[in-house]
Amino acid sequence: MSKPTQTTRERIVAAADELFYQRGFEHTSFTDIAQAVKLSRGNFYHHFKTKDDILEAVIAYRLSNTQAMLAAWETNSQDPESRINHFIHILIMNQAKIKQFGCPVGTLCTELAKLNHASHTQANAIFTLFKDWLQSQFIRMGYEAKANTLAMHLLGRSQGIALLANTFKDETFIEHEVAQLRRWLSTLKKSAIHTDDNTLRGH
Amino acid sequence: MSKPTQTTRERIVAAADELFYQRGFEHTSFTDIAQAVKLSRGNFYHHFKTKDDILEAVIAYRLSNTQAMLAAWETNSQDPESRINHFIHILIMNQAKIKQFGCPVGTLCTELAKLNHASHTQANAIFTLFKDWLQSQFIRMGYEAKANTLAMHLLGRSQGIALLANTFKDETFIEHEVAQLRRWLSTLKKSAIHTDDNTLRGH
DNA sequence: GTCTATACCTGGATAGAC
DNA sequence: GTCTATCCAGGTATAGAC
Repeated sequence: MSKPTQTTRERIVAAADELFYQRGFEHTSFTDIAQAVKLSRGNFYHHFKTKDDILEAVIAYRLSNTQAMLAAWETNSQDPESRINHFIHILIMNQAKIKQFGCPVGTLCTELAKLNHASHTQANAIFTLFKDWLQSQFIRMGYEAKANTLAMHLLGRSQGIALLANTFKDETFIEHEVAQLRRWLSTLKKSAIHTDDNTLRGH
Repeated sequence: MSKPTQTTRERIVAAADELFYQRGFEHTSFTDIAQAVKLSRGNFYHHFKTKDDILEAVIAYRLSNTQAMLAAWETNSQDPESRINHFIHILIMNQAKIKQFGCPVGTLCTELAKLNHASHTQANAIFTLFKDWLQSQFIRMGYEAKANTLAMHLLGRSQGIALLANTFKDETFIEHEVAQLRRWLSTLKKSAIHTDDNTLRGH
């Protein structure tokens, strides 16, 4: 039960995670991953039977990572508005990487969608994790009825920002848009009680 | 100089255009295109020396297509607001395709960015075509100073919408967001004179 | 211009020695 | 658990007949 510093399997997953992000899933070969972990290609199959198995492991890895991140935001911030601001702040924190490689979730999902890959559904689950979390924050802000719509809207906005920042290699665009998102959020906060129908009628 | 109904080369480009959209560039093989056009693989190289050549031709094809589309919107509509609404309406018109394959421009640019492909710059030009056109419409609406920012914003919004609609296979999301974009645009129209700094000071 | 045949390489995957 | 050697499929690209 005790976890060693890092098993070979974990090192493989971490390396594949990075490479899939930087080069895309299909464009990353066994050789690439093997070199990154300094293993022979043959040895590889001792840990993962197929390339799809690696993909699944990487997705599971990302799922648990984001779950941990969301949980941390939940405990470290008190009000829902500042929690949502944590989400928005990823765009700033990862500015340089987003400019270079886009959003890890968005780019993986679009690639798997094109490939018609079986793991597409699992990859979507990462998005859903964010969506559900955002939704619960909007509910706590008083937007019972609109929470889902608002969460999807915010998710879409951030995806659009990441995509354009990546293709145009433009970091200042991110900053402009993030400032706008923050304003949008604070406006929401002020008018929370007036906007949502169900919260007014329901209770 | 006279153009026959459709040359073999044109048929290849049109088929590649579709396949690159549906399956992605890298995931589309010569065999795939050859089958679509009902040609032997060998014959192919008489028309295009490398796969990258086909990509260039496809991008050029898309560039001229969107140029024609933008020109048509320009002549068919009088006021800039309804022209911009034409742009927004693509999301509705291509709803089904976007749900299945995403935005053809956005998905190609993200793929080429990951591949670090030389044609990435050319693919971006399609985006720039839209951006410049939108920008000129916003200028005519009275937003001299903000026109570029507004154009990028709208472009980003529509990309985010297309991306989420694609991964979540959700068409109603498109409708909700498009309605919201229309409201955003009409608000812009009303407050045009009050919002932009330069237009007030400059003239 | 179109075909068949074929060369060449890369990538995923297996077998078996250590 | 790690290695080397090897197989096989599919992909790009070429040569040359028709």
